[in-house]
Amino acid sequence: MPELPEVETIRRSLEPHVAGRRILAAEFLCLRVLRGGDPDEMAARLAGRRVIALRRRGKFLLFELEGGLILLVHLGMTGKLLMGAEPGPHTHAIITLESGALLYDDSRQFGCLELHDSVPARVARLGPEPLEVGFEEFARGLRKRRTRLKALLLDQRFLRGLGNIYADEALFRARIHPFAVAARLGPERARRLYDAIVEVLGEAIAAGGSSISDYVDGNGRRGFFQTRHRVYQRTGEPCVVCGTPIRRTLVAQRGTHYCPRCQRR
DNA sequence: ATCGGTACCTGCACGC
DNA sequence: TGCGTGCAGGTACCGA
Repeated sequence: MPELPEVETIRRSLEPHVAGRRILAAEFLCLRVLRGGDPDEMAARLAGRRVIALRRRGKFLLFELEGGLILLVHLGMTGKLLMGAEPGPHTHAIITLESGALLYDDSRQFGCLELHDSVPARVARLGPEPLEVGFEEFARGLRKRRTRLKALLLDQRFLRGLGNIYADEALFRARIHPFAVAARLGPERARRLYDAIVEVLGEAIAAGGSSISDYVDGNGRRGFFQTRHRVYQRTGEPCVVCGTPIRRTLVAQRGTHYCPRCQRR
């Protein structure tokens, strides 16, 4: 489900409910999403602790807690954090704060909740934030990689936060074929790609993210950027620029949508 | 060291 | 109605 714009929307929607609030209790109902963490120990360490801040790094959310602890949350494909909702069959954690109950729901269980004493390696080794990186650093990163651009945009060590939707949408806006080799992009196309990424992420955040099937923010509100997708899941529909039917192919086993006319090899 | 392919899970849409 | 298939916003791990 959630890529950078969705996770940022969730962060903004939750921040007023959690920042500065104390955790009264925590309950963990699913071992899988804890990735080896001990549910009772996590609950004991969380209870009574105040949340200092809620930050985002790429697609990760970090609840920064008193005493330097970090509750790390990744939403995987179907993870949701919901304030004041009723628990359902896929509710795997209930964190009760002074301000109400925060639920973690995740039907596919690809997400995770972990408690760390410091920023874990998985987060530390992420690439730069796409809305903060400068063009020169972005272009240097491109030159080092001989892989296809679509695969590179999904690689969180290159940039953190892009996923399948925004990789396809950025490549379309930059008019670059998803199979193009990163290291062979000239400065002009590299610039177009950089600008397209910044533009599409900014518009998506402003729209509250893309609700394809079930994404909602922390207050249960849907985003509406899905109505502005130009290629993602528009296979066979006319390109908004030239009318050519949008094509679907596979890159690194991920569905990849592009206009064969606007995005030449 | 870098790549692509596979596995992990559930739910849904589709064709028969 | 029910069953099989393929697909879905994610990452980690494996072997080449």
